Amino acid sequence: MSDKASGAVHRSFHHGDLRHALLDHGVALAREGGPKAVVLREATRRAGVVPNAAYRHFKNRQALLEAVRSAALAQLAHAIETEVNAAQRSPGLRGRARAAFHGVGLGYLRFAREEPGLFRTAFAARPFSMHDSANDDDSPRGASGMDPFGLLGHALDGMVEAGLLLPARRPGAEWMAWSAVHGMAFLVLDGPLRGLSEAEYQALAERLVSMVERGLLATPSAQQIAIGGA
Amino acid sequence: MSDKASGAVHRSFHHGDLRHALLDHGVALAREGGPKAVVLREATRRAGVVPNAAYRHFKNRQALLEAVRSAALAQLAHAIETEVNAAQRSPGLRGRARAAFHGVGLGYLRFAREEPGLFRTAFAARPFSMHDSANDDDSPRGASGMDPFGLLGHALDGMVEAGLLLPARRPGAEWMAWSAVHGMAFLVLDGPLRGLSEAEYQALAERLVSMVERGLLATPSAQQIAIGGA
DNA sequence: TGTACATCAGTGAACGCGCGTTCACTGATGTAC
DNA sequence: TGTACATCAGTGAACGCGCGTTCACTGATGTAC
Repeated sequence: MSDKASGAVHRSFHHGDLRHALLDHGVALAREGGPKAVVLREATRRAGVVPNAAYRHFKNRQALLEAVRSAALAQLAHAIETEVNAAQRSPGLRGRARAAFHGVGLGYLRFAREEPGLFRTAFAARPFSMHDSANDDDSPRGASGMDPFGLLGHALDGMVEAGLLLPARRPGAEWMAWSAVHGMAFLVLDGPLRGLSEAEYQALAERLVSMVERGLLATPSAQQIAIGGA
Repeated sequence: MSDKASGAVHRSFHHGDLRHALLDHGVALAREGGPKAVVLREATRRAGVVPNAAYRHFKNRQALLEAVRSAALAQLAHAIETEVNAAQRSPGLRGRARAAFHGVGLGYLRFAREEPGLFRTAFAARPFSMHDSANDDDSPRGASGMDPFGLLGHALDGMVEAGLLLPARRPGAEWMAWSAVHGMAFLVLDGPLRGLSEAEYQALAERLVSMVERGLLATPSAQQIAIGGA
């Protein structure tokens, strides 16, 4: 190692792709310490560049944070997708619909625990829309092209199609389900559920999703299933 | 008004009860801007005192914030109590048990919307325990002597006594109910539910609490009641 | 009832910190001819 | 294939901000005798 700089070949003056580098370092900062850790100066420091260089690529600190938030949301979408895809192996239309719905909730809760910094960043207090039609194009989607809200909606549609959720109960069902998992996520991050072991958390998460399913459905046959089944 | 100071008689050098004054101003700051707005210098400024004077009464900024947090939690407990007390008018044991349970959830959600700054402060990210046996004495209780967690637990006990909740489902039921309302509170504060009108919010809140009740109970007779009733 | 003195609760001035952001600059890149 | 020059993407230095916190101090309070 020379005393100049470590690592890869430093192409002297120009960086190459500073925007991507700053974004990546910003995501790393968010992962390590949540939204408030996304500090412009630190991102440039890690990129081996002078602080004001960031202003060639981002209007200000807020713009960088928004980009990081979008990336965090996309990672959440990806985590949920993984879980939902695994649910496709379940037998039967109803089984698949239920497994997909559970997968959305469980994926959400797993991501919150495994990536608390990114999760917090994704839902940072400021200007926020998960499905607002304002910014259509760069909204944070996963491989399937859906954001977390869309994935949840899709799972609920599946429940209706499988006859497990009355169509009349479908509108607004997202808010019910989302509230439940969102709340548990924060209780386990900042709240009294922090000390839980992996297994305890998993059990509580599954119980929660089952509770939501049971509370949402209100179809006689569905009740038999939900009360009896896992 | 003289040019020295406005308001009440300023007893020259000594303040009188600076600790209470700082706490009150701290609560006001939290109400206006959440936990990060609880700034030591601003609290002393409002108390008409020099910044370092605060250190006679609080070890540091964190200690002031904790005191404010505790006060915020007590106010939440009070808001819930009000709602629960009103529920006592409901007819019948079951009716009262259900009304009390709904009251806890609805009071929680109402407080979150009416006092977003205090609500956020009560659940600020840091060291946090709502029912930890660590700090017994100065834990934030309402008039009945119960903190929010205790009030929820009490309502759930009432549901068991009324035969609306299977005793086997009682343990851990707090986390289920709390998750749901906690999540909706944050969705309405920071999330996509922000734009809601008072009436829309109220409807969603009631639907949520009903969902939780339905999902929690799992007693055949209770299902009839919950699915049929409001 | 009055005085001496310890304790208490404020003052005044100053730090260092790290941040976001602006300014005028200069070295590197790539395109026109 | 080579040169002139506009554009681009960095540098270097400096701000002002407001914060939490520490230091040595002094005025006010209340208790012992």
